[in-house]
Amino acid sequence: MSTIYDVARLAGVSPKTVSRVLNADGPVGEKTRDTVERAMRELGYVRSNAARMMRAQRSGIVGLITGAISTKNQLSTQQGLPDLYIVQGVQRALESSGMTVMIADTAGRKDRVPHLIDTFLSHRVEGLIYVAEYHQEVNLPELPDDTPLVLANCIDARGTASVVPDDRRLQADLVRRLIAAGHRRIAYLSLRPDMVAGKLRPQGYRDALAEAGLPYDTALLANVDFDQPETGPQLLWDSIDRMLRLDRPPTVLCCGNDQMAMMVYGILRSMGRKVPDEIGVAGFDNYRAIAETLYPPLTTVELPYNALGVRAGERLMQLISGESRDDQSPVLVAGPVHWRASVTEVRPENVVTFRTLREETK
Amino acid sequence: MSTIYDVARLAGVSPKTVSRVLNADGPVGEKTRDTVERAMRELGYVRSNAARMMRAQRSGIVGLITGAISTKNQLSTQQGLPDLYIVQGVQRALESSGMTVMIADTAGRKDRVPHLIDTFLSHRVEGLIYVAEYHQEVNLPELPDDTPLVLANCIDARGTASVVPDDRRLQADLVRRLIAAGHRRIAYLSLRPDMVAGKLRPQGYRDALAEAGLPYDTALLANVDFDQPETGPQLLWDSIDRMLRLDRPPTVLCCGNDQMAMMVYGILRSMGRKVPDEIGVAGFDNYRAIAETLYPPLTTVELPYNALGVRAGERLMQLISGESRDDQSPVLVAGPVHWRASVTEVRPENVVTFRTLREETK
DNA sequence: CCTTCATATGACATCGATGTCATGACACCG
DNA sequence: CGGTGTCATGACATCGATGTCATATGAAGG
Repeated sequence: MSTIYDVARLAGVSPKTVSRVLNADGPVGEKTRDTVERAMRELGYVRSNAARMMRAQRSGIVGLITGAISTKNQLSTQQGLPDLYIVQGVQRALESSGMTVMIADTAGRKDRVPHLIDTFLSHRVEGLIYVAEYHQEVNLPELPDDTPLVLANCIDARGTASVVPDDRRLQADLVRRLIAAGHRRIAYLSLRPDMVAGKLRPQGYRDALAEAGLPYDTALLANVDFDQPETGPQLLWDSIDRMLRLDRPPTVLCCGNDQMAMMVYGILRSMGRKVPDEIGVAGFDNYRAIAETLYPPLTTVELPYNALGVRAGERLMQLISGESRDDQSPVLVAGPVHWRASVTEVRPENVVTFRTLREETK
Repeated sequence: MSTIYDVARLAGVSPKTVSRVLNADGPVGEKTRDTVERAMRELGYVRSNAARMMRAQRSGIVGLITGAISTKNQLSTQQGLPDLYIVQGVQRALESSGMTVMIADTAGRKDRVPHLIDTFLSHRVEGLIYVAEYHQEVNLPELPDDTPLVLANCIDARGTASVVPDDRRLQADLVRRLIAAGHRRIAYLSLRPDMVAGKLRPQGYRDALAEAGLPYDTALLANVDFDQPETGPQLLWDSIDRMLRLDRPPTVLCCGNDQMAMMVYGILRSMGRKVPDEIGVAGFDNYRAIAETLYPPLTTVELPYNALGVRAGERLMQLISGESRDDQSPVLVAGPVHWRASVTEVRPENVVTFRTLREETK
């Protein structure tokens, strides 16, 4: 591969002049510039980043560590592919800053992280982003250098800069929308509470109920570790069965995520219950392969992982340029509710009618 | 960040000696080695790749171009996420060769590819892999240099080295298995025939029928562009409806992919047909989020994108090391059939019974 | 016409790691 | 004891781009 020396020789100028043409540095005569540019094209010259970066002491590279790529089993997981979309967002945010993103994969083994960090440091990355596959607390090894670090989809105890989803608010927004649609008996089937999302989302559910002055009825609650191969579906079945037998059964089942909602569809069908006429179902994630393809399409709330990545990228650029190193609080990201046919829109007047009916039949 | 000069000064030796310690090059006295190693630890020294690579004229970097990250809409697409798993495989294959993979994203715009290639060349990548999001023919700009290139999940007209899924064989394997389970009337709902997979898979279906001496009945065939928002589901419904009204209706519906199968579940339910007792459903992809969560779980065939990526990585390493530049034919990759509850295992004796029944009721 | 200054260009050093060659200190052999 | 070889180490050049400083050329101003 040719160098500026080759170009200089061919153009009959000094290497420095070629450099000036490349960087629009100092002044270059018009004719000279032409000659040089022609020579570069002829040789198919491409500037060597290594040499450039050695001189400039700036790599223009940002390192990104993730399990996005290798954590997954073949074609899927429980959660959708959050980290993937985060990575996409990061790329988008950084590409506009002229940075090259180097992605490394933990291959599902957290113990490889230090090694990956070393590789990145050897490439003299200007910043690092760690992307977690689901909302969680992590504990990364301290960075030896003062290399800026941003955590995406996770936080740590040291107060490292981070960007995380606003699970609580998202769930509250969805439940608010259900309430606005006239629903008053809303059940909540939550994920394992040992996950951050499994804790925050139920809180959001509760927030929305409280706001609307609705009672918080524990009979409408269930914790379901639904993706356990055997016990999961059974547990889900039992929970739903229990709720439907209630004196005042729920009119909507709010699920911990879209995949759980898909399983709930199957269960309700087996029970002979029609969605949404007899009971509504709502998800969480807007996992489109599921939400849009299910029949009827699923009402859910979107956690914009993409935007989360963009924010993380922007935050890193701030740190690199030395701005606002002070603000320690995590950036929270929320997203829109997608209203689809899996939940009926109950008009307030209808609600009254139902109530009246209920009173009458008593 | 410290350099070997810093380390050398601290250890009281020459930079070259430090280099020797780093690379286990020439002989180094035991005491000297200790001193140097202590100094490196103390300074938190990390070798600069830029300087190293400039001298060595070897970057140790492989470039990977994909739409894996940005092509996707939020959380999903039709096909699952093939390219993602391919990328994972590539990483796995190359990491064992000590290469760093630099991933760049087309952000869904093919016109950005030349720019990305330039960026990679400026990093002096030793090889390039292009990963397509679905099995297709592509036309990349010619690489100026003699940089090795491997196409993954796609081929081009120039005969560039490539690794692609063996769609035809995979579909044949699945249909063979259905036949082995006793099914004789197998319908095929195919994807758009303008996609490579939409052509090869039906061929595989036909291969398997021919092998078993079963008739190729066009009444059991339909092309369905199922993911068209409006017409798609309707078309699918009509096709299934038509087949079920046949004199001798199919006992299994073989779908172009798992997502189509999910939609077929919904349609069959609406038609009041029970899966798998009244009719079986088979998919393609083993898109686990769907195949395992559907009720009943979906019989499908796995296209091991992961392995495909590994093969692509290995192929590239061959090219880089100069081996077997000759073999032009694409590498084909196949995978296992996953037999699940969506198709009944019809014993040969039962088949006879059915036939008899049919004869009797006539 | 000479000074002054902007313009256009080049010589040279530099970034950090490492290949090449040289040198000094021993050890072993005849 | 001199010669030959091995071991341990360092001096120096080099990779390619670019920052610093110097120089040459011509134009404008007095």
